[in-house]
Amino acid sequence: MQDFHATSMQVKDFDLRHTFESAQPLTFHADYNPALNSLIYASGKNLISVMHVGGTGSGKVMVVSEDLGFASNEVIRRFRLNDNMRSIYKKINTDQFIAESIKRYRGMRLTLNDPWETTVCFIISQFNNVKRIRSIIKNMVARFGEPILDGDNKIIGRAFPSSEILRNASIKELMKCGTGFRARYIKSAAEYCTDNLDLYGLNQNDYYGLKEALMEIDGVGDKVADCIILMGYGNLNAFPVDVWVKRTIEKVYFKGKKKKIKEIHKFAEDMWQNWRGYTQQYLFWHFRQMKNDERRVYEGIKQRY
DNA sequence: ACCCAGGCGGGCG
DNA sequence: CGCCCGCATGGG
Repeated sequence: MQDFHATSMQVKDFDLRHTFESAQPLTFHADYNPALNSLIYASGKNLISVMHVGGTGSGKVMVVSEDLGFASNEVIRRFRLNDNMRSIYKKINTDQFIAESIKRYRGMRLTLNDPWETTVCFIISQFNNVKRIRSIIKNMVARFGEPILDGDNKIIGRAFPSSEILRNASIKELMKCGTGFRARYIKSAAEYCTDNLDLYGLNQNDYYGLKEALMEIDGVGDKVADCIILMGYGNLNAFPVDVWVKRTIEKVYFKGKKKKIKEIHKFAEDMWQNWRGYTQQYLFWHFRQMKNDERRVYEGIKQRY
């Protein structure tokens, strides 16, 4: 056994379940226990357990880890617990559709993840589905991740594999994880991010700078770059436009009329300014969770502004 | 069996 | 540029 410690903190407007289920990088390989509403994940070489008790509006987050000083800061950072959701909801709640999403998924947070990990996760996400993304990422962690040991040298978890590790993996080994045609992107990105680009040296506040730099990575285009900027750097100016967000915007705000990606970016910027990253998460998840007949109700909704 | 999944790069007009 | 196509793989 390792020497674990526990602490707890009061949190407002937080819901671990919605956050976990809403398909973000952290949640692709963490172990979530719905009965306990708790999550175990690796942050570098540290294993952290988070449990959410009490309600969404006002509850408690319990943290268990070997290094509590590190872990409690990590949890606050990772789940963006310092975000004032009351104020963010006020900014992004421009209409009935978003109001409904906030009502259903109140407490769902954006997560802030390691930039490299986020890059790999979203390269894998392309032309793929969430279930398979989870399984591929888990396979990669199991096969390539550095083991985390307890006091008896027993493996109790694995870190997400670094770019150095993955650049030395063969395409064949990567394919065995189920990566498919994305294996060469991962390999190439691992080489590039080890030799030519320091992901940890980029300015998280410079949206356009980040986008330009990230799109130099093989396998990273407009949408994946925005995901990395949003969930790997925490820059809320990013508004990733995937097929779901595109459908949502077209259906809800343009009566189903087709719009170009550029037009959607412009629309999002005008509507939700520098909070649009949060809007994207609430639009995406609400629309994804709805059934088709329910989606029809939201065509051409009234906007407040 | 067939279809689709949080896109991207390359090739063509 | 803008548009179109193929792409590994497994679950519904």
